[in-house]
Amino acid sequence: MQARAPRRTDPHRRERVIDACLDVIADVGVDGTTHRRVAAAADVPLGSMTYHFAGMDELLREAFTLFADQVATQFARRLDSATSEEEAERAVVDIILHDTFGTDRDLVLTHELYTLAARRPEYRTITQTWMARSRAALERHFDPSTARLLDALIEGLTIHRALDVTRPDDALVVEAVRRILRP
Amino acid sequence: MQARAPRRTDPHRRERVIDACLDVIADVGVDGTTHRRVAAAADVPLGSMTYHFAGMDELLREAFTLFADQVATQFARRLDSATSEEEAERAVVDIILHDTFGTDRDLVLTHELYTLAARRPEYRTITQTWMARSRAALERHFDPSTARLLDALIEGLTIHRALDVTRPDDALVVEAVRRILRP
DNA sequence: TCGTCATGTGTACAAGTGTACGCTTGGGCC
DNA sequence: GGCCCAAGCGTACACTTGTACACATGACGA
Repeated sequence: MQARAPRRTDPHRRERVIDACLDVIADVGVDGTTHRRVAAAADVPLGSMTYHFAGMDELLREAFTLFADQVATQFARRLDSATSEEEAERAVVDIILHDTFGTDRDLVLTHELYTLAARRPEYRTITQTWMARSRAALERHFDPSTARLLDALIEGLTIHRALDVTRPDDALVVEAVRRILRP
Repeated sequence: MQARAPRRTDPHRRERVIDACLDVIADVGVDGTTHRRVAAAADVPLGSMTYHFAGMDELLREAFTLFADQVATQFARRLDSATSEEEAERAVVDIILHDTFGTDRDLVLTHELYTLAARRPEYRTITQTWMARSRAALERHFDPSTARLLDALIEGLTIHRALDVTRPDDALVVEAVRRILRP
């Protein structure tokens, strides 16, 4: 059995593979992510993997870069739409409660990225860029220290929400943000 | 049914394997952790792996349970030694800056555990127990809401410290704890 | 029309995996 | 002393993995 008729240059093929890669990571984790699984998810032959990407690392890097970019963009958009400090405060509460990590998928992907970055410094440029963008968005409304602390609080509450059974209730989140903002 | 004295081998063999397993996880991550590598690290034959543990999952579960227990115990001990609210506040700052996640090893292991728990609910009993113990230790000094928020803050700042280049400086941490404690 | 060649694909392969299973071993009992 | 039998081990096996590479294909210039 020899090669089937190749589809001539499909410019979206790379992106399709990257999207599929994120799906696979969310589903089975970075460690379960193999060329074969991604190829199947993207409906692309196995050979395409090594053709389009130098190796697994290149694929992971591009996938996580895309993911971080999407989340950071959504985060910034949500905050930038606020026109007063009260609205910004409400936006932060909303983000913790609903927005940024709205889906399990995003939460899992975030943890996978964090774990990778914790063990392998070469992935930290991705998390650093992400965090810098989040903080910059916050600093359009709050002073740098406050922005920093809000960012940490968002991170911490998000993780608790993911790994604990008892979710922080709405009132507690409102209270937390209030304490940070009005010392 | 009778309890027999261990025959030829070191009675602490299981524990040695579990310790070695944590070392391997810290070194190469959960996904790189194999029976063979753990066996080599523990200086134990490969066959021992399947003899002492039903499978990789059982080994991971026991290893992470041990790890979480150690960290939580250290955390609680640090807080319990405080005899006043001021001391407790200082302890929290110290914990963020130095203690709990003092080593890269602990940080990496924590992320590995979080990632596992995020994707596989059966590991969440470990993180839940850990968090419940941390919170209980905090509640010996602070009211429940404050304890909860401090816990989230510790989590968030710790992660930022791990994944960002710009570490929160000491003054910012002091400020953060102060804001949570004195709304 | 036909040859050329970049693009894209199928497949083979060596390395490495978890686990089952039969064999060795040596302490306790007669 | 000599036997017994479970604790513990070495090994084989079926499988999955990433990657290299030979080769089919069709667009395009001559």
